[in-house]
Amino acid sequence: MNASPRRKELTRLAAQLFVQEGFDRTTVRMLAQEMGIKSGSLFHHFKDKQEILAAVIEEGTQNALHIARQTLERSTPSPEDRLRAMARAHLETLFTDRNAHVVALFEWRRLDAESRAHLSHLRDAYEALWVDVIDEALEADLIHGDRFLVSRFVLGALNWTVRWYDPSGPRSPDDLADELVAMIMPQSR
Amino acid sequence: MNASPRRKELTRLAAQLFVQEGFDRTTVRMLAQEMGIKSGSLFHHFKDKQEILAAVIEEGTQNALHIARQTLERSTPSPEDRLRAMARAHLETLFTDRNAHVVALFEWRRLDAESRAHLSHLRDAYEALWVDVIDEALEADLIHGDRFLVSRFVLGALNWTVRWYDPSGPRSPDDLADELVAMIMPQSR
DNA sequence: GTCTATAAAGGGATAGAC
DNA sequence: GTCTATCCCTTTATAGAC
Repeated sequence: MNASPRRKELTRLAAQLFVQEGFDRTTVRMLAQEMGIKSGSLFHHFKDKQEILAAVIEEGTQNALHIARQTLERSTPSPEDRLRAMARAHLETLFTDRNAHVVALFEWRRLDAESRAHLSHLRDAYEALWVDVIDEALEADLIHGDRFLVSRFVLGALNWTVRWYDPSGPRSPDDLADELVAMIMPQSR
Repeated sequence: MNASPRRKELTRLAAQLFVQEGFDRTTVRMLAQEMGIKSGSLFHHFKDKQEILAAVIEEGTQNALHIARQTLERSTPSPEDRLRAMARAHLETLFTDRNAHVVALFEWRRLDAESRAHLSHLRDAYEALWVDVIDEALEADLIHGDRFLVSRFVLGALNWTVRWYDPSGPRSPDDLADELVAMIMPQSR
């Protein structure tokens, strides 16, 4: 994909608006204003509004995937550490310059069929990393249950933080991640 | 609130469409068609589109609250049983012909400030039931951690099921609830 | 309580000049 | 690459007849 610095910057601004207003309520005029251009000029950079959403979601998922892979490379082999590191990385992509990953999670259904088909591979790759880490914890007998169910419950708990967690409050995202891991892995206390 | 049987039925139909399409993409024409009337007639029943959303969300939250209270009344005093029962009840309101609760969770931010202020008390009452049940489990030493964090993680995991769980699949909502409880309460296996 | 007709506003997108 | 101007369509909501 074309990822000129300019386009990346525009995508970043779009992500911010999509989080604030939601995709459907964000107009091309609002996007253009945020980018400091007129609405007509926007279509020089993107074919249509859908393409902006796809660009944001691709960016958000690539970023989450990249950070997760880096995290796993750098982690110790301890399944407990790896799980904690993945949870921290997930919240980091949600709350530290958060916007694109949030859009990827909460505006997924607004994608047209074509983009969804293309991007679902990326999302699957991200989820696969999680299932691997959960698997390691299962094999080490640190947790119990179905690998897919556990993965989805954990990701659900993490994703839902977007609805209630205030990152400017007293608790850090890392604290949050650690508390979640402790919840499903009580012997780690 | 005016809750004639007719209005309740229209609200139910609206909830279904809001789940399928999202509030923003559901037009008054779609709503009217689903209700078997013309779009102009819709405004005899509701002041505007916002009021339809507020009605759906009120219905959904009242329903969840009602079922949760009933569940707790009928439950044994065992903290483990009560937690499991609450999780089952939550998924029941999400997946058993009860679109309104899904709308309440996922379209909350589309409410105008006035409705949000009014309805947030209802939502708080529902969450308070959860915090109580979590508290009982904490006191019984069945789980550990911060009462609010644990409540929100559990609710997040449950709410997120809407994104991936297929109720027509082999697993029942009750199975799901039990698996989640087992995840945070391993000694219950 | 429902209809038809339509007002008023705002939406995405395009054309062509610069 | 950006502008102005504008097309064309859909949206929510209203008015008044039945």
